[in-house]
Amino acid sequence: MHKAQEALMIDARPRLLKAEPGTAGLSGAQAIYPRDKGAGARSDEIARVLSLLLKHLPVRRRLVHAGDLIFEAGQPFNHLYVINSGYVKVVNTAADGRNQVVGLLFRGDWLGFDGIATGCYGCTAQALEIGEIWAWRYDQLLSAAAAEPQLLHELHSEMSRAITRGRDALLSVCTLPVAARVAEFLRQWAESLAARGLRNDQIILRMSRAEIGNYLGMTLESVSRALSSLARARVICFTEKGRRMIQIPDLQALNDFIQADAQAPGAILQ
Amino acid sequence: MHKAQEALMIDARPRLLKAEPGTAGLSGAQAIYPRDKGAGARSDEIARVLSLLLKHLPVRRRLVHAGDLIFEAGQPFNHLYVINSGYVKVVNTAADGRNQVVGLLFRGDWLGFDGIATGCYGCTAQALEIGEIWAWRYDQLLSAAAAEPQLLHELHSEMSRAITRGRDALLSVCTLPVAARVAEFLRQWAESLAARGLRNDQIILRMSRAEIGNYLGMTLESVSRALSSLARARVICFTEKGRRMIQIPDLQALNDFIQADAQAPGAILQ
DNA sequence: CGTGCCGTTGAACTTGCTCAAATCAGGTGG
DNA sequence: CCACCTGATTTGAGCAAGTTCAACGGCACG
Repeated sequence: MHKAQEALMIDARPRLLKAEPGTAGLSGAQAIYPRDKGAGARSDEIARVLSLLLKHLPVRRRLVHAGDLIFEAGQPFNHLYVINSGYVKVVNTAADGRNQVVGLLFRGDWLGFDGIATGCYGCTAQALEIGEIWAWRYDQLLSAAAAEPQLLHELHSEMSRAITRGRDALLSVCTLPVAARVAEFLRQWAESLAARGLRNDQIILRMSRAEIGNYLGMTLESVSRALSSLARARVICFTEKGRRMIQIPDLQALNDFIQADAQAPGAILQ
Repeated sequence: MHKAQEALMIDARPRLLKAEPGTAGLSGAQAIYPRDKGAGARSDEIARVLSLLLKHLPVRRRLVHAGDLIFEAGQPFNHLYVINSGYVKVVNTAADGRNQVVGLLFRGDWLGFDGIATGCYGCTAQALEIGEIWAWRYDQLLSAAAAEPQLLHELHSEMSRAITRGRDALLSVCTLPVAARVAEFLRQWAESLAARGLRNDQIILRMSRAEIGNYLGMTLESVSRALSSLARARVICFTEKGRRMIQIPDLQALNDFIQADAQAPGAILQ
């Protein structure tokens, strides 16, 4: 099972979208959505942290296109990065060449923590969409954080979140059947969009089925079949244009699907 | 596949072993081994970090027995913990009750980072062996770290390592067949022992097959079959007493086994 | 108007799971 | 000290989920 799946390097020509520094960008959705109860809380927090950083430290901004590498495994670690717009995949590689997408990150998420302990990045970070990445020198960040407790706490919170995300990914991969895992993947993506104040009833996957499959520990065929099956169950819809835009008419239905599919085996709890 | 597997709570009566604060303890091996080239480097580093912490902050020590919980998911976060001796599993639980062992930690490893962002621990940490856990208040740690850059950097290094460990676990689960995953699990354990200056040619698993299977995303039967198959291939040996003590006569043979088993599918790289 | 890549779908196959039975280790109580 | 009970482990047989292999259609690009 779960045979190694290729995470092909992307170099698709991106549609031409201008990234607006300081705005939410276009990560997987076209427009900003009116905030519902609390959906914008995280969005506000992200904006607050970014301006806190800008207030204390010089930033290096970089515009990236789909396929651009932000850093590669093995490069010396000097900077931490924060996604201002666009989104990014993180790929982990074993000594023998097996590789695995281990993270999918959006606006406000940090990159590069894995380099702190060893002095070299342990993974490769690649943009999946046009966007803007902000970079800070780790040593400068440390100095500023030592003087500004709020900044230090934010830094730690982000590392904490990174740990939690990794653990949740492992939980999904190990305990859910393929269809539920694909559904869970869509749910998490939609949740990420909502948390950032973006519309979350549709998602533009700028990843191939192979990349999604690699991330979820299954083959591209399984991803395709799972998506077809979700569409057949009317839990998602494909738009007339292409099979990479997915509409989620009812998020609760998606949740119900996950629950139902996860129950299938006799999950003896406790 | 990879159906949810039960991580039963242990309450086995531990053998009576006195944990000696400041020594390496007995995690999975009986005696300290003469250090080979660099094997003790991490061990020295752990000792250095622990004394750095002791120098700057009041510690709360707690003796734990097999089965004791160090903290539970949902409890308010106030402390970070460091394992001084013994070892510990970390269990993540989904809203619907699926649970998953997401980490196995040894002397010098930290616990509780996942609570920083949310203010509550996200996982449950349970001792698997008698040992001693040291605790520091997070707020005190922050204050001390702000004044002592070395301490701050060590804290960040440990969080960084936690992130890397999680990613490596995901890589294993997603890209290796069951037998290789069990072998990789043993290899990592042996490596952890060696890094701490302990003998690493034998391992005492104080986890049931079910717990190991849960950690590795497979059933207990698969763990048992994989271990039998490793023993048949003479890559490991069971000692006359019980099937929880495993000897690894040749670590390289274990590595070769993993490589060979991982190659089985046509792993198209790049 | 090819060529190449991506996605979908079907059919055969394989791995690992489920279910079941037998063995073994350890602890308990007589 | 021994019989017994309980839970862990092993092993086998059958099955099912998901993979592999293969064919086909669509779309973008040159």
